[in-house]
This record gives sequence, structure tokens and C-alpha cells, in this order.
Amino acid sequence: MPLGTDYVRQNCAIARSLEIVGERWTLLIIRDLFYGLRRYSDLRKHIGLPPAVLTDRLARLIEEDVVERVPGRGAREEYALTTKGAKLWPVLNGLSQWGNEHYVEPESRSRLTHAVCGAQLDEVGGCPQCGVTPAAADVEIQKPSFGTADPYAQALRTPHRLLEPLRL
Amino acid sequence: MPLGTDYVRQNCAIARSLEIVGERWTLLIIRDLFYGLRRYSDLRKHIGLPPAVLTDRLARLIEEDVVERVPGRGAREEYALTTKGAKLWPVLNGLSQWGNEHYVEPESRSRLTHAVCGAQLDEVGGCPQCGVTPAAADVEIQKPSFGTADPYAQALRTPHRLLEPLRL
DNA sequence: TAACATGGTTCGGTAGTTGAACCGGACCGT
DNA sequence: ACGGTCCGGTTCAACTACCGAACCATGTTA
Repeated sequence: MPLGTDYVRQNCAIARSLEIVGERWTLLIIRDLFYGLRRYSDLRKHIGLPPAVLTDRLARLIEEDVVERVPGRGAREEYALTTKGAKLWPVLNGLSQWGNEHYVEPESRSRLTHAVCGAQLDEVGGCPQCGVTPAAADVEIQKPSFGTADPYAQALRTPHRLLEPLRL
Repeated sequence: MPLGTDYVRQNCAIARSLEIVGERWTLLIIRDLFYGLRRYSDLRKHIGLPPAVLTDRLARLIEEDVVERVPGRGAREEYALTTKGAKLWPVLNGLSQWGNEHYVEPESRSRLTHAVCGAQLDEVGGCPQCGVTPAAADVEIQKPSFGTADPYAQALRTPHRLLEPLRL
């Protein structure tokens, strides 16, 4: 648990959040859970982190009620975001927008649409047509990817609702 | 530089962003720059991190054009967010909202208002009155704090425009 | 001119991360 | 029923980053 609980951090909401999700790898795990990955091995292969770290991070997130274990296919357990965890969507969207704008060529940027009306979301995740900011569960993502053999990237080439389990 | 540039991270905007701002302390530094802190010693005292780490993080952020050195009072250099850095505001706001909702008592939560019209911003940083999402420079913050001697916390008790230098 | 603040650098000890190896149980094909 | 493979981890040594304290040159203030 590298992020110590100093007195300084006590009264700042940002610092409190970072104590939970600010460790290395944690936000990438949460990103993948938004994308619909749910199994330990899928997270491990997609993110490419040491298994001990994945185990540690998942335990911490479960302890903080950001992630929960849910029954999956064939009596196998899976990991999913809780409602509390799903509320981190604006953070992930913000990082995605910023990274897209400054580090990703336009044709490779992911596109987000409002699953209810089909309109494309603006840069802060709002639906210009409905005038609301949809929750993650009502957002559909489509991530272009060229010439990769990565099955996870391939699965996200077709539009996919966030949080919905991603079957490969 | 702990966050390695793996092939996996190449095509994901979130991973790219986290390579820049995902290291320990970095987002707290950026938070303080939004609040108006600008001097090395202020950052150091407020955040409470080892000076070598602060030096390292600032160098990295300058290299990535997130932060720049600007002339301050008395021929002394200060650190400030660039326009690219200021675009990280939705990320910070997202972390702040999530932390407030889950870890901070309502009376201690920071309040954000649209500096142009004075209306209180909604949870995604939009102005319900103007119908726009103001940039950080048009947001005014007011952070309650009770019974602390911390001069930085005290300075933020009165409304203060983000990015504006904070004089103690 | 002495004292102090600033903006760092240096250094040894410690804590977190990494990558590889390993392992029991579940599942699968035959 | 059997062997092989995948799954979900655990263990361990080597490495790297971080921490906290000490130090220091350069202003700045009294």
C-alpha cells in the first residue's frame, strides 16, 4: 500500500480518491472493467502486469467497494465494477479525452455514443441531443485498431456498451 | 520513470495519459497548481513529499509541456500549468467529485461556481445556468476547512479562481 | 553583516515492483 | 478414467523507486 494516509491527505477529496485509485496499474484495471473484461487472466494478459500486483490491486478495490466478485460462466468467479466503481467513469473519460487530444492520431481515437439515442458524446461525456450526461452503463464505445492480433482490441472494434461483459 | 512504455500502452489514450500524470504525487502537484500554488517550497510544504521527487516530477511535467516555469515575484521563477496542463481539469474534477461523494462529509466538500455568472456547477463541472462547461480558468473554488493552521487551507476558505496565483 | 528562506542536490535505508517459477484445482478431449 | 491444459493465483530473489534527513549555494531580509 504505497500511498500513505498522511494528515495532509485527510481533508482533500482528490487525495482521498488517489489513495484508492492512484496506485500504479489500478486505473488500467478499472479501464478494462469498464470495457467489459472480467476475468483475472484476461486482465492479466491485456494489461501485462505481474500477477501478484493484480491480486493485490483487486483485493484493495474489493475492500473499498469499487470492485466485486460476481459468479461468471461455469461456476467461475469474475470481477466487476460496483455502482461506486462505475461512478469513476468521468475520471476515465477525462483521461481518455486528454490522451486522445495530445497523444493519439484522430483516426485512432475511440468514439463514444449515447446508447439511448445514438448521438456522439461531447468531450465532457455529455449527450448534445438529450442534454444529459449519461452514466457509463448507457455509453457505447467503439475503438478503432489497425493491424493488431490482440483479441481484446479486436473485440472493441465493434460498438460495445460499457460495463457489459466482453466475450471474445 | 516507473511507468514503462509497453507496447500495450501505445494505442490506449488512458494509458498514454497515465504515463504522464499517473506517477505517484503527480496529480497532487497538478491539483495544487490549479489551486494557485506556484512556488517550489509551497508545493513541497503543502504536499509533503521528498524534494528529490518534486524536482523529478516537475522536470517530467515541463518536458511534457504540462507545466512551465514563469517569472514570479522578485526575479524568482515559479511553476504554472500550461494550456495543455489546464485541460486536465475534468480529470481533477472527476476525482474530486468521486472523493467528495464517498469520503468527505457534505459540509467539508469544496464548492465550485462559474466565475462568469456565479451559478454553482453540477457534478460534471457544467454550469446549469449558462449551459456550458467552463474551462478551469473560469471556475471559482471555495474549500471549507475547520480548525486548521495550514495557511494553504485557510487561503482557500475564501472563493478563489482556479489557476490564479494564490498569495498567502 | 548576520540570519534566514529558497530551491534545490546527495545519500543511505526501506518499501514497492518485477519477472520467473511454481502449484492445486477445474475443465476438456479421448 | 486419464493426461493435458487452462485458470487463478502464490512465492521468491533481484531490482528500482521512494523516503527522510542532511547538506549547500544563492538570494533576501533585519
